[in-house]
Formats: sequence, C-alpha cells, structure tokens
Amino acid sequence: MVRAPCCGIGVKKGPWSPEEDETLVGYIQRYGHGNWRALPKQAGLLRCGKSCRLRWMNYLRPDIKRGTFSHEEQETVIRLHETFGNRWSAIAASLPGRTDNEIKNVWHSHLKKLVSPNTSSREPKKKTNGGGSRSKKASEPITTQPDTDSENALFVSAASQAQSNSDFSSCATDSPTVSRGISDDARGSFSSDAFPEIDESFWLDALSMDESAASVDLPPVGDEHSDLLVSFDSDDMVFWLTFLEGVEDLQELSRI
DNA sequence: AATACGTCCAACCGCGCAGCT
DNA sequence: GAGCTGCGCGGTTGGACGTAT
Repeated sequence: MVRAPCCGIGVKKGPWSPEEDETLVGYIQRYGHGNWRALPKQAGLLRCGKSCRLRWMNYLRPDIKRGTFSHEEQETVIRLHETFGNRWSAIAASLPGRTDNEIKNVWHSHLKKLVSPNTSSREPKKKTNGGGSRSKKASEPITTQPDTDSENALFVSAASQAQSNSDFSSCATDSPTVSRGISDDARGSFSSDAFPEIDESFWLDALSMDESAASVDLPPVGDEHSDLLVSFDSDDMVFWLTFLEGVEDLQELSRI
C-alpha cells in the first residue's frame, strides 16, 4: 500500500504568480477553505492543495504581519524556543501575525546565532530523505550557552522574561497554525487568574512531565515528552515551579 | 565592473496524527 | 482493528538578493 502522492502530474510548482494569489484569495474569501485538497480544482488553480494551504497560511492570510521582527518578538521567540524547542507552530501561536515558517526562518538566520554563536547560520547541506522527521527527536530543545557578554545579555534577558512573563494571555492569536501539543484551547491558558478551556492532552503532557521531573527514572532522551524537558537552571526552575503550581491548582479544581 | 560569498525567504518534501469508513 | 484520506508540521532546499573583495 503506497500513499498516493499529494501533487500529481500537471500540478504547477514553484513561486506563485500574482494572478494565482488573487485567485486563491478570492476563492477563500468567497467560499472558505473547507477542503484543501479539493480547493485548487474548484478554484481553477493548477496547484496541489498542500501548496495552496501553505501559500495561504504563510503569505496570503489577511492577519499576516510582515516585516522584520521587533526586539520583543525576537526575545519571545528565543524564550519560547527554550520551552518548546523546534515546535515552531507552538511558538507561532504566541506571536500573532507571525507564521511558523517565518519564525523558523528567523531562528535559523538570526536568533540561533544569538543563542548559539558558535554554530554557523546555515549548517552544511546534507542530503536527506526529505524533511519528514517530525519525530520527537526533532523537538529536542536546544541547550546552549552564550559565549559573549552581549549575547549573554540577550540570552539572560530572554530567560528572565520567561519567568516574569508567565502570563501567556498575550499569546492568544487568531492564527490557525497551532500545534496539536498546544492546541487552540491551550493558547492563553497560562493566564495567572484562570485556565479556561484547556486541552486535556496538553495538561496530560504537562503532568507527565511533572511526574518525570519528580521521578528518579527520568525518561530517556527521545522519549515522547523529551521535547517538553528544557534544560533546567535555577531561573528556569522558578518558571516551571510557578507553572506546575498552576497545574496543581487545576487538578484541585477538576476534583471539585 | 565582475566575481565570489553569505544571507534570507518562499516553497517543497515526506511523515505523523486524527478522523472517517 | 485496519485501511484510507486530509491536514498540519518540521526539516530542507533553491534561488534571489545583498555584501565583500
């Protein structure tokens, strides 16, 4: 059994023309995008649904914020990367108007150098079997140590903000690009005064992480929850303790 | 001015997950 | 429960563009 290729013969690839953009935007504005696979045919586009979705999500959506990342946005990305690792969609959910693809690009071109100056902005290209490794290991958080004072300053600034800014309510966004780990419902659920409509799976992850942290038998690297395990330093501990207290409060509420 | 090199970003690719049959 | 399908995700790439020599 072989999965049928997403994009068959006769499907156009490469950069989108303004006419294609116009067609796609016009169609979605009129009919929405209920079925991405059927959309290009219905809209009269010689693209695969996947390509249409990507174009819409990363470029044509009306709520996309374009332009360079502000300092605050960069710090937010760094801070969230500490927490989420390479789960770009989760990070994007906290940056309204920014897409996971854009954040990923900014990370690889700018921010990675700030956090990990010793690594080149672009690793030597290695031929792979394609991306596809949306595996757990791909989400391993990068634990790095800044080398210079200036870079350290930004690093520490971002880290400290991670604790002070435990209120993620500002993270709410209309972006549909949301990971399954941190769902729509989970977005904004870090508010200090309430935990509304929290995705159960998210908390199950969080709770299992709590157990893992408390247990002697830490899960091995590559465990399905390893992407949630950040490198704990004393500052991180404050953040996570605050976070886990919220989890415990939630457990109490759920028992009532 | 020409060339080499580096950077950035849009787009592609393949896979995992969830829902449906 | 197995198979199929669609969606969403993260990794990677190609080429345009900018900068240095």
